[in-house]
Amino acid sequence: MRASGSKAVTDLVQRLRTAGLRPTRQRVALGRLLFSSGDRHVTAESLHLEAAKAGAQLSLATVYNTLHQFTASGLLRQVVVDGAKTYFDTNTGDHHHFYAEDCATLIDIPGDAVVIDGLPKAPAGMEIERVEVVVRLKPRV
Amino acid sequence: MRASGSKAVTDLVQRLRTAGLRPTRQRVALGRLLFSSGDRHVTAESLHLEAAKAGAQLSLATVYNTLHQFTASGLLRQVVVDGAKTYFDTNTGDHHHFYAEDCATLIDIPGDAVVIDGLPKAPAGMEIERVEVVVRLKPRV
DNA sequence: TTCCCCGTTTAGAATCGTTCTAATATATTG
DNA sequence: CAATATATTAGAACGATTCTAAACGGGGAA
Repeated sequence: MRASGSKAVTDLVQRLRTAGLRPTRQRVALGRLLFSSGDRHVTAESLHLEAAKAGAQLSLATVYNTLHQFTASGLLRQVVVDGAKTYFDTNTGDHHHFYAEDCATLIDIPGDAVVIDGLPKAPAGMEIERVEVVVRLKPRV
Repeated sequence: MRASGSKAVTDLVQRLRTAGLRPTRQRVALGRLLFSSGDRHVTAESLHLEAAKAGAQLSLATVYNTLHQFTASGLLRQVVVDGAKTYFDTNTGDHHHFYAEDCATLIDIPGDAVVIDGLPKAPAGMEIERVEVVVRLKPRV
């Protein structure tokens, strides 16, 4: 096993290529952080910090670029729960979120668990792109 | 009927007093714009512009202050659908939203129409504050 | 009415997350 | 290896929002 080329990495490189993205050092580093453990929620800032701690040195601009490119390629999804920061979710499947404002934490809710009934149909000329449920949490008193 | 004191205005002044807010010229002006027609969705910017057009001159900082005070007093609710701007909704009851990203428009969905089933219970130590559904719309092709 | 106190407003500066710019570096192709 | 297109970068720019400190004004007391 070569030090620089585990199966996970070659898979990731393949995913990037398939998405039309050159597997640069920076994109591979971020991809490893994002995709090698289970589902994750990150912000540009948090990922940048994490990358720095892991020894990768890349600019914050690159983190932003990469997160957007990954999102455009369907590798990530953007989650809007807070006006101040943008979250990115490695789980791109159908699901929803708990959001604990007081600790700025997102928790996935599997999509197949939740049934939503009685939604009106979209206004004329529009169609539904996605239905997002955010369950806001507060500390129990 | 006095020129400066319709019933709507005295009601508004009363609402502000009850909320512990002095009925200043600026708060009354914004309150009239917000509460005299039906349910509304505004941003600080849009309300500031509207106030200016209506002849009230107040600073953008005051609009921000007032929106936050009204929200803290339960006269308004904040709606998070877009990372860039914060929306405020005069409908503080239980309801949800359509959001048309391409024209930055919010449309209310009555709360009693929608039934959500199968939500997991809140994580330990947390409780559910509110369940928000956002239905994202795109123009039909 | 007049005075005073304290909450409110204000202009402008500051802050924060994010995006842009234009110069440099790097991946890929031939 | 050279050529070319794409990616990265530091730092400036940006837009929404918040902060600051000084001026203002509501409303109770005298």
